Amino acid sequence: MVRGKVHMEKVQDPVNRRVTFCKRKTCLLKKGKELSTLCDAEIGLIIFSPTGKLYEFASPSMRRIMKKYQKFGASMGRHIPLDEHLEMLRLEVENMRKRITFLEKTYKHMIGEDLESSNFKELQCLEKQMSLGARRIWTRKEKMSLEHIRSLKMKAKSLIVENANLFKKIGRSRTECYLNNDIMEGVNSSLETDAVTQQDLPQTNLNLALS
Amino acid sequence: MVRGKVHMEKVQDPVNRRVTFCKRKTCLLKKGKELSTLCDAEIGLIIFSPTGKLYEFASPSMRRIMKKYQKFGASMGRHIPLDEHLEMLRLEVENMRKRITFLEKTYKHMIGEDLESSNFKELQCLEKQMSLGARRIWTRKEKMSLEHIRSLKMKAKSLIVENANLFKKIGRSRTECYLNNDIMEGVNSSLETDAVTQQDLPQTNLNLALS
DNA sequence: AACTATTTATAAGA
DNA sequence: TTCTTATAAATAGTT
Repeated sequence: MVRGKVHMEKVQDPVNRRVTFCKRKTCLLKKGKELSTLCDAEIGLIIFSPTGKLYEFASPSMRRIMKKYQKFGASMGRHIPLDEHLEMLRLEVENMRKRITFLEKTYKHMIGEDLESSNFKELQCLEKQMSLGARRIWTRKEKMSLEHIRSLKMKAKSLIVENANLFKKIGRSRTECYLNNDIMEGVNSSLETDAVTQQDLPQTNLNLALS
Repeated sequence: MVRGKVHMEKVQDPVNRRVTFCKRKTCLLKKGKELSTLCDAEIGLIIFSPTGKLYEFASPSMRRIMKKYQKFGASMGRHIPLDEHLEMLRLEVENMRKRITFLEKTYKHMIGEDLESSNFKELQCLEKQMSLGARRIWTRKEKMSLEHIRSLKMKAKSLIVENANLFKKIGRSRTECYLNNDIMEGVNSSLETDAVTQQDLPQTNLNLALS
C-alpha cells in the first residue's frame, strides 16, 4: 500500500529499487504506447536498467524517431548523425579513394614505377607530358637564376658607388688602395644579362643561395 | 470525469486529442524522470506531437543514451551509427584530403604548373626525380620496342618457312614468284637485336624529357 | 486552466 | 517476478 506521497529520490534498498524499476518501467512503456495510439504522436522511449538491460518502445520505429530527432537538432549541443549523413561521408570517402588511387598511379608512372600496365602509346603520352613539364621547370629555374644574377649585380653596383664615395671622403683614390681592378669585373657588363644561357650559369653555389 | 475504461484507440475529436496529448505527454515525461531518479535507470524519451513539435527527456543525456542504444544494436535491423564511427570517418576524410592536396600539388609541379611556390633547390630535386622517371619510361619503351621487333621477326620467319613449304607443294621455287629478296631483309639478322642502342630509336620527344 | 469522478499506477507485503 | 491491496496519481469530460 502506498503510504503518503512518494519521496522523489533514489530508492535506498537495492531489492526494493529493482522491484520499483520493474513496475514503473512496465507502466512507462505502457503509457508511451498509449500516448502514441491515442494521440497519433511519435514516441521513442529507451530504458536502460541499472544492470544495463535495454527496454524500449518506439512508434513508428526507433530508427525513424532518431532520424527525425537529429534533423531537429533541438536542445542538442551537438549533432547526432545518422545514416543519411553517414552515407554522404561514405560516398565522399569512396570518391576520394578513387582519386588518390588515380593520382598515385600517375605519380608512380611519372617517377618510372609500375609501368608494366601501360602500353606503348600511353608511355609516349606520359613522356610528352613530362617533357612539357620539364621544359617549364627549366624555364622557371632559368628565370629565377637570371633574376638573382641581376639583383646581385645591382647590389654590387651600388656597393661600388658607395665605396667610391667613401674613398673620396677619406681623400684617397680607389687605385691607391687596390692594386688591381678585379672587383669591377663583370659588374658593368650587366646589360647583356638577358642573353645569358644555361651554360653560363654557375651550377654549384647559386642553387643554395636562391630561394 | 473518467467514465468507464479508456478506449485504446485514436481520439477522434481533434481538439480533444490535442488536450489529451498535452496532459499525457506531461505525465509521461514526469514518469520518465521519476524512473530515472528513483531507480538509477538511464532513460531517453522522445515525443513528437502530431504537429511535429518535439518534447524530450533524457538522463544522463540523449547523446549518451543513443550511443549506448546503438552499441546494443538490439531490436534494430540496421546499425544507427553515432559519433565514434563518424569521427573515424571524418578523420579519414581529413587525411585523404591532405593526401590528395599533396598529390595534386606534386602532379602539377611535374607538368610544370604552380611552380611559383617552389625554390630553386626544390625545382632541381623535381627535375632530378623526373629525369630518373623519364629514363625509366624510356627504358621500358625500349624494352617493349625490342620485344615487339623480336616477335615480328619470329612471325616473319615462321611465315617464310610456311611459304617455302607452300611453294614446294605447288611445285615452284620462291625465286620464280619473287624477283628480288627484299622480303627477307633484316629478318635473319635478328640476333643483334639486343645491341640496339639509344641512337637507333625514334628520337622525337625523348631529348626534352631526359635531362 | 481548474475541477472532479473515476480509472490507473504503484508501494508494501506476501 | 507476480499477486494483492490500500492509497497516491493520472486523467477524461466538463466548466
